[in-house]
Amino acid sequence: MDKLNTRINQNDNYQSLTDKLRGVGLRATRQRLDIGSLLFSGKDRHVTAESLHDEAVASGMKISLATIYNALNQFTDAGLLREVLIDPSRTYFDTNTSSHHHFFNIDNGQLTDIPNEEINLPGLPNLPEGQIIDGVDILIRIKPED
Amino acid sequence: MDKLNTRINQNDNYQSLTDKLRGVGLRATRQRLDIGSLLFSGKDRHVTAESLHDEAVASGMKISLATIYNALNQFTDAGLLREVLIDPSRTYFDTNTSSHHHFFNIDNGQLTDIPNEEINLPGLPNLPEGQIIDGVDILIRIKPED
DNA sequence: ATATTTGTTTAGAATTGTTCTAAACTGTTG
DNA sequence: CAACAGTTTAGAACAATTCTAAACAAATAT
Repeated sequence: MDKLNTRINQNDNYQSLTDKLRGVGLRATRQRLDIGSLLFSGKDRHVTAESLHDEAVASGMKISLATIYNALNQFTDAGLLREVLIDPSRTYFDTNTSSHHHFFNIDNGQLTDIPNEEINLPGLPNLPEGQIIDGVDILIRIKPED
Repeated sequence: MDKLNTRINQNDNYQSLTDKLRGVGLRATRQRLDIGSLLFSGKDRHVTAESLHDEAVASGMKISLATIYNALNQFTDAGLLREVLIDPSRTYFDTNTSSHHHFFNIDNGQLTDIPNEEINLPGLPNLPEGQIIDGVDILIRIKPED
């Protein structure tokens, strides 16, 4: 019962988060810590600005949508998040920044990771002259059978 | 010198295009034929609504942006085009509807096809229970070396 | 051919996702 | 604890796309 820490969120060991943010040159503001507590609580997550904002508000956090956008972009620039291409009309962010790919369920919009050892491109194609790979995105669109 | 056909566009053998449109249940209107002449002139193409509209206007075609959007969506629904995921802020359409993948040059925005035999996923990952594949998108982001 | 029907085009308004602005606020540093 | 620099915010602005409903054109029936 830490009386300085009455936030709804129980994951209030914000120290490591503070370090994480400082480590990438960002101030550990309340809003970034709150967002960080939702994003970096252990399990990998896929969010949009809107979905994260809804979740934050539902958890009783006071934070504007603009701040969510700012934070998601800053976290991405800092390498704490990765942008995932799913849908041209929305930007998805993934807390798993390691090289991996996705299933996208076109029926319900669910996005899930493909365990990295379950997929690989054995022979990469010949690249255009003078070009190198920046990254590879594989999205497998799935749907319910029948 | 066909006096019924004084359009700037020289590619005026619109008969096969007419058939193509009728074949998918769309009326062969002037606008759709004009757009079609730009898209289906032989070589594979990647366009956005905006880029195609600019091109149409530059070719002297009279057509609104809304019509371009309508046509691209209808052509896609009809299987004449394919949507490609490149950039969360823009929708790209590809005239190559066969199974293939892409290089995206993050330096200049250029999108090119990867010849299909140059890439393949040997072992597809295990799908979630009860799900089947709808499609696979592979995007290899490239950039100039050094 | 002509009229009728139904699908299409269009300008402009509306919507949606995202970024910008500038004023108020808050970490951080000295 | 003052001062500075970075951050947050509401709301405006923006960009891509879709919607609306009126004018129009292709197909069909007459």
